[in-house]
Amino acid sequence: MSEVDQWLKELIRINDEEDKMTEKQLKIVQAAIEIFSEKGYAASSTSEIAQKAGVAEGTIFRHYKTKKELLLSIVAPIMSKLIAPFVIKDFTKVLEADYPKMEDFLRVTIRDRMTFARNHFPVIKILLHEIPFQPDLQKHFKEFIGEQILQRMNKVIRHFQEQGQIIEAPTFPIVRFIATTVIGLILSRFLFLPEASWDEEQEIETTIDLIMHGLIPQR
Amino acid sequence: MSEVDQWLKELIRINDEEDKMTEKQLKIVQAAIEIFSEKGYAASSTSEIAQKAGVAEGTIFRHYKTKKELLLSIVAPIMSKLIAPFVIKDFTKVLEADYPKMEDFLRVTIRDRMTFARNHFPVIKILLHEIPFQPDLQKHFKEFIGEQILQRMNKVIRHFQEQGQIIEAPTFPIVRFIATTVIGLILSRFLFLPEASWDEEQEIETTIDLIMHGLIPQR
Amino acid sequence: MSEVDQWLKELIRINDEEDKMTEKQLKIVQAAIEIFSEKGYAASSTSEIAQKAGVAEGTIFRHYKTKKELLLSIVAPIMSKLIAPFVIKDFTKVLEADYPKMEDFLRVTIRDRMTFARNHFPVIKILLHEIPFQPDLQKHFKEFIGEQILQRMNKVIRHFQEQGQIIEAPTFPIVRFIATTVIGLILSRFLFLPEASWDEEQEIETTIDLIMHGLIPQR
Amino acid sequence: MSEVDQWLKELIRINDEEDKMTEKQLKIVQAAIEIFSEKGYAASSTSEIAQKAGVAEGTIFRHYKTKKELLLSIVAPIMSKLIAPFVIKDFTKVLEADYPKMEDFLRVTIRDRMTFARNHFPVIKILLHEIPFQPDLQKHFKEFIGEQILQRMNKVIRHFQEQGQIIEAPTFPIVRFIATTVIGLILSRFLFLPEASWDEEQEIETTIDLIMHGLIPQR
DNA sequence: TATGAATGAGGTTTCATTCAT
DNA sequence: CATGAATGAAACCTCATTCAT
Repeated sequence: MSEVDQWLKELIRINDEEDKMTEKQLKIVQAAIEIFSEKGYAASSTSEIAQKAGVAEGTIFRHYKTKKELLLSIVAPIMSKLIAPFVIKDFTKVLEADYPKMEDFLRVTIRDRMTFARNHFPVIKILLHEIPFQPDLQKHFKEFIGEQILQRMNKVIRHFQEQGQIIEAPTFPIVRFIATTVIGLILSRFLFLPEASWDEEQEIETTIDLIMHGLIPQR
Repeated sequence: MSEVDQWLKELIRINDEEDKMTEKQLKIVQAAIEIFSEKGYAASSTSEIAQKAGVAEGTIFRHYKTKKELLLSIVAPIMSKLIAPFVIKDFTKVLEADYPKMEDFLRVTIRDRMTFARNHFPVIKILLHEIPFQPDLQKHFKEFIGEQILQRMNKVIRHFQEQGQIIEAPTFPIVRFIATTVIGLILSRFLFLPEASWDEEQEIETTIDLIMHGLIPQR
Repeated sequence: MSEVDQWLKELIRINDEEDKMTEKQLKIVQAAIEIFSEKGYAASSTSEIAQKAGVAEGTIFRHYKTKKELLLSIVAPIMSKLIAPFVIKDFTKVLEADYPKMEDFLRVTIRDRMTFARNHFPVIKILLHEIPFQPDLQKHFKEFIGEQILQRMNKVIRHFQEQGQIIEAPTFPIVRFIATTVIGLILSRFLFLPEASWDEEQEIETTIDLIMHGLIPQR
Repeated sequence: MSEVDQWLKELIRINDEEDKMTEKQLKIVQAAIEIFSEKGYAASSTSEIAQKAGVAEGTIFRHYKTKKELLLSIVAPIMSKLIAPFVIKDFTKVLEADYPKMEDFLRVTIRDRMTFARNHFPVIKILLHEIPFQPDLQKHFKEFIGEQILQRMNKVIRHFQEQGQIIEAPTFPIVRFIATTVIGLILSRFLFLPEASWDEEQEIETTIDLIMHGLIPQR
């Protein structure tokens, strides 16, 4: 069991049961999220975190053996939540029951993930930045996302292909196409242009339209 | 003139005329690119760069006053090259003459930027990672890319809209849609799944198809 | 409030309540005084100070943010003490009561400042050497000494002039004459010829005589 | 023969025959004087000197083996000039012929040394600051000044004592008294209060008066 | 003679981590 | 649990000096 696996288990627990944290520990985590997401993990110092958390320097190391452990405690739990909506047992049934049309599935998924991003953006930003440099995290992310999400998305695509709702083409480029468009929308909203005035509903509908019909006008 | 503006001017010159670099300076830049892209700027040490470059540590600081200046000397010039193909004088004429159909424009652009990415990927990776943390770079990037690319792309979109080739919709979401799809393709190719076996031409065609027609099957 | 002003306040406090220093901090200050006064501030290295203090180099920077702050913490408090004897509320009354004759005033002052110099010579030496190079210190010194000492000395001179004890002449050259003679005596004693055998009492009396009667024999 | 002795010989020659210096060497010396006197020897960098002199970094070391040699080349020659007026063969005869009264001797000496100080103040400032930290310089200064000046001054004092012009007292305190008063005047003029408006002639006369008659009014 | 790239030792400062209280 | 003084390795950077050109 890899380092991260352990952490994921332990730390998801810790994080989900945030009540079990002492007040100081919570302050530390909050301060760390803020500082990591502002300056990047490597450029953040534990002493600055301690200061912002209103805690002695040593206190951080009471709760987290190393600075990296603190990072993982913040970043690892978000990974499971990131894919949560796809990890439900009988996905196909849900599809049939709840999303008769591909558009419906897209609409619900985009809204849901956008809300998630809104609530957790700093942590997501940290995750995005640290994945390339933390091999543990990287490996885990690939297995986790790659296995879980891709499989589910493949199922979704094939489901709607079988229904004749969408084109018959290899699933991988289709998944990539949908994923990058949706992720592009979310990052534009919260990372690139957070200050712009957004009509989110409108943007979501337009994006769904483009995914479904492309640029060429329908006769 | 901001810090980065100066840098852009000076360093593009330096970089374009790489002959004016001493041999050691070139080694330093190469080593820095490699290490920065592997570990991130903040986690890279000048001593490691010196070692990999086969140079004394002091030599780095003879050529670059600070570590950050070294970073900028690497990253700033790439920005102008990134948008180079869009910065040609009479863009509309080029469009009319060379790209009768939107697909043609997309095909050429994607191929060109993919070649560019292949040649400069480590530096692009560094740029992507450091933009959020270097306000100078950030501001410059926004002005540079925002002004230049968005304007040109707006023109392109309106050009093909006027011709009736593509749908009448606000340009911003259309640009975003195209951009994220194309960038998504490129990052998938070189960042996320560089090890996979890619039939690039095929992927490009599929992506263009998806952009143009979306997921819904044509009658 | 200038840098030094802050320092003066804070550091006098710290220095006066030396008990609030940790043992190691005291060692650092002692080592720094010794080394600064032997080699000069700029030529002293923090690593040498740490070594002599028997402390890790990092420890110095836990207590003093910079090397210069360490210098100021040593040198600033001495300035207020340097002028302490002149800064008493009702100076004229003291003069009338305690020093009926100018000679008495000189004798007491010289003895007192000589004792002070004996106790603090290394720090005074550091101060003398760094004033020309630390503008903060310089400015402060001028205001402090210039305002305080010159004013008081002017009062003293005028007091004895009114009593007819000393000549009617502009006070500034008189103050300068007395000051340089006294300072010359003290520096000769502790800086230029510390190794010579001194009959201090005798030298003080001779100096007072010269100040009062000059070189020309009294009829 | 000590390091400094060699230097004194060689460098006085070089310095006196400044024509034998190349233009660049002269620029170096001028720049060094300026920078050393502003920031102190230890805090000045050879590269800054080279820059201000408009010379390549290496050029300094063509002319001076080390930075310290550059310092000595500047500072050593001033020492012989400092005492020049006292080093004439038949001093007593000069006294008898030219200075019938002690006041005359003082007046001429003060004026002469003041002119000298005006012309060479930066170098004198460097000398003052470096003497305590350059044992070579220190030793030399002591022998030089101590032997030469003290001897001559003793002669002077005894000469005027024999004539009954000044009091019978040990010569050492008298010399000290005169020296510190004169040096005090000169340093006040050029070091402590260079910006004040000075009536030099007036100040000189007052100072001579004070040296001769002290503070007590003459009946 | 003059240059300036290169060096490497050493400078100040930061930082994650430990540990006695 | 919490503290914060202490650590020492390592970070970035400076500098006097050398040497090929």
